[in-house]
Amino acid sequence: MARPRQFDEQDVVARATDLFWRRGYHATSVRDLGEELELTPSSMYRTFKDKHTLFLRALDHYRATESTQAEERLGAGDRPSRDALRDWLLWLVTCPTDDGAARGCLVVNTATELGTTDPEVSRRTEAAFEVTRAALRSLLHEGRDRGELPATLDVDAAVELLFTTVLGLRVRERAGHDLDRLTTTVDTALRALGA
Amino acid sequence: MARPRQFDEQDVVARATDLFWRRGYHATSVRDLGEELELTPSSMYRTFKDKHTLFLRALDHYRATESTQAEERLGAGDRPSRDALRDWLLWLVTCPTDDGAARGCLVVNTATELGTTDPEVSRRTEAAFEVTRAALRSLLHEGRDRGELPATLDVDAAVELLFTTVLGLRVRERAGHDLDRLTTTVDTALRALGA
DNA sequence: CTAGTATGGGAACGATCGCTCCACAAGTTG
DNA sequence: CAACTTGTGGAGCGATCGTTCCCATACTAG
Repeated sequence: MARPRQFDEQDVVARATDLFWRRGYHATSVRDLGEELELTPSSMYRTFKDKHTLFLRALDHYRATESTQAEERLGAGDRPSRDALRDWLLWLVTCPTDDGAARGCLVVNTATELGTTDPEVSRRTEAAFEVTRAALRSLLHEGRDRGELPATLDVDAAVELLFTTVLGLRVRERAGHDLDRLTTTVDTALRALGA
Repeated sequence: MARPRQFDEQDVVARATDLFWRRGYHATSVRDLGEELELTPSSMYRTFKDKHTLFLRALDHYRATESTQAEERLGAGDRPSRDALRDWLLWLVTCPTDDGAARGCLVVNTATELGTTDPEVSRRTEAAFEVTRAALRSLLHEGRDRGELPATLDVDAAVELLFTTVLGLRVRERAGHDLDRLTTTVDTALRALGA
């Protein structure tokens, strides 16, 4: 209808996500965002309303990319479920360190930074958490049904422990803990699953 | 030598700790601190140099009180080590919710908010983490030596898993997850310890 | 009581915060 | 081409940021 945009909205959201991921919500200013996204304030505010809304978009983008990718990696497989789980856990702890900076998981960082103070944020972090748990649950069920995991395994309980371990791993990765110890943790968690 | 202070430094640090704990570093302004601590800027800056240094004091205070209390609770006991561990884990997840607000653990919140960007902060969070691990390690050794835990238990590996689980529990508590599920997690973690 | 010294109160500094506004640019529509 | 619509650039809004400075205050030492 009129003048076309000079930027790709998805790309801009992706870069905003990256910045929020590395620095957190409060430590990221709109000017930082403007520079990183090569966007003037007017374009940014016209497109995204305000910083808070852009942050929600970033959370949604993260869920749609990183989280979804994680779920796919976990689900994909005719491999033994234990191997799939191990690869997935190690990937969680290894992958995000592509630029050398330890940034953990945006959802975990956000949940701890903002706590329960922001309902719109909380809804999104909880939704992301629930997706992870569901993926773990289905993998464990599958593994148990295929006889790769003990028939006596209490899946729901195991999911809680695994999920909690994942959060802990994310924190440790953000804190820069070395990979060897995180790998030990992963293997110990897996051993705890089997009899 | 001169005019005496109208405030107790320890008390002020304690209240600053509380505020940083609830809101995080970046979201807590000097003016917020001034109100909460009933301290004018001049007194605050004269006493603590600047916001960052006050925050380091808060971290140290947290380690000297909350963390130390936690370590004592874990160590204290002629009770079976498994019971001691269970009580401790549940206390970690229950206690901090005294004013209704879920605030998690200051060390975990700080580690995820600031990552590895601030060396002075990182040193303190890592030290706090290491104290927790050491306490867990000695408890597990004791339990194994007393025959309450399997003689085959790989203590170091178990410490990694338990420690990671603790971090995950702290995140979940901050995120407002309900106590029942956290309790399930604790019990599952303990079951994973024994054979 | 006087001199000396550290503190408390609070105005205000420059910088930055999130955000708005408006003139101009760049397209579409007739 | 003119009329219209939407996007861009950037100055700049009021508020707040972390911090400093000055002065009256309240204490100790002699």
